[in-house]
Amino acid sequence: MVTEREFLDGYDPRAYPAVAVTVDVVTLTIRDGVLHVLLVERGEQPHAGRLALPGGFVREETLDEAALRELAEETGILPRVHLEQLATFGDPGRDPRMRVMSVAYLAFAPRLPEPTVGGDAAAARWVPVAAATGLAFDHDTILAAGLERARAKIEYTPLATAFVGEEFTIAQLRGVYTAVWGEEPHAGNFHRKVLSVPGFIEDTGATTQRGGERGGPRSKLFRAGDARILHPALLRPSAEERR
Amino acid sequence: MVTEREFLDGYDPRAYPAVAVTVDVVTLTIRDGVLHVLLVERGEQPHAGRLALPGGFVREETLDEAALRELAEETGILPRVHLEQLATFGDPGRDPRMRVMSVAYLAFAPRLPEPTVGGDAAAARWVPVAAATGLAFDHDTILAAGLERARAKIEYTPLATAFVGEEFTIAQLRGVYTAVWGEEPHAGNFHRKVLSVPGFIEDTGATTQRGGERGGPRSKLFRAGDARILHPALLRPSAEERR
DNA sequence: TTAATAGTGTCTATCAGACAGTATCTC
DNA sequence: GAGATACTGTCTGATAGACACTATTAA
Repeated sequence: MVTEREFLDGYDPRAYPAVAVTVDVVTLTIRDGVLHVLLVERGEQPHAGRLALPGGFVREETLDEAALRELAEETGILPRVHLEQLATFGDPGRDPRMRVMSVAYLAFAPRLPEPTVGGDAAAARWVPVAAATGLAFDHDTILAAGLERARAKIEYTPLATAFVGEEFTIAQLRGVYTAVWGEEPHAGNFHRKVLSVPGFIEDTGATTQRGGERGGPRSKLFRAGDARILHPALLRPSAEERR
Repeated sequence: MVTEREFLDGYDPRAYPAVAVTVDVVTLTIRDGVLHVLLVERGEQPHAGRLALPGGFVREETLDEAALRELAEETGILPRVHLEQLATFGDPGRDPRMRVMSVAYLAFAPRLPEPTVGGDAAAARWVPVAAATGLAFDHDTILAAGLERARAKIEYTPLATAFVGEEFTIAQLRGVYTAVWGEEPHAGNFHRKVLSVPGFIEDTGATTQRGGERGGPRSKLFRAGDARILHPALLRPSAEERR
């Protein structure tokens, strides 16, 4: 019987076929009521010049750390960002260089300034998700998975609050659902509903300085509550179409 | 400007640090009303002799194919198995040999015969999930993720039918929910509910040959319907505790 | 004044959960 | 017959969605 120590001493990592592991991040934000994704223009081969999700090779760090690092390199400062693993894509041939496994991450960000250029990205910018097609590698597939995850996740978690600032109005929160789902929840029912879900939002006691651009009363300001799941959930209006 | 062709010709895969990618499969089934997971006793270092999730290195195949292959090697034939990607675990140090990324999969299987011994597994067997602790590597964490996914997934998908045979009674289906959730749904309400969800189950017109072991009428036999999500969902009784 | 918006009241259909009741079967 | 189980009926409280209404504000 070989002991674990003897086994490790005689172990040759090079005996296995080379596989590279990257993280690619689907970063979503809402700008002017429209859902946007952060994309970079690839500065290097392969697919130089095409748009792609920001990402890079994993270093001596955890996968979560790698995703956070890539995101920080592209966007600079990172206030209140939610980051979660999405899925791993590793079909042979998805990268022409070699076998590359991409661990995809999903990030929800409040409105950020224009991204800084960094890493091997020729340029990074926010692109409306409707216009984000024809991406490099299999990033169209990864983006689609991220969008579906986002749409489902704001139903039963309070993560919609990750898209707005520290303090927000219920109308702003409704705007998040409208942008992510692509359909607007009923304003009155939405209002009553989010207030009734325990721990979703908390009243700050303050109101906005002025009403809406085109009239209306000042609205109360809220902050995110401490709930981690929403019960009962806010279901998408199109739920019955999913049969 | 380097063309893609020139770039690829000069590319050296060995320039990157060696990373290995494995798939590990959380295979769940129900035996005598108790949720079991398929485990192997490791025949090789590291962690020789300890229980672990079945898995192995990814070959020249997709990740889904690798998971299916590993599962087939451990269990033999695979009727009606549901298989989905769970998450990827890649912390440095999770494997003492080298950097190993494990792409974890989750499988739901109907009751299967005792697994065949194959691959590098000294022995493969079904273990009640309550007894499946102290696993090799970070497999305790992977198993916990798989269990939580399974508990959530049978709420809003018809995947509970993947645990039973082609034809089943409503009581058998209720047994799946009882085993996975750890608490029994109300029999009468469950009955009415599963029949009311469109596309969940279809009446075959047949009944069981005899009633229950300790009496009761014969029950109707059903088969899985064509719904891919359940609407409305069957929520766990403990939903309000999740706040 | 007009139009827009925040927030509330109310009605209806649906659903979850509790409970009871009947029919059918095994032992 | 006793006990267990399949399946159904019914009631109650909660909820989603539709609609209407009031109050407040910008232009």
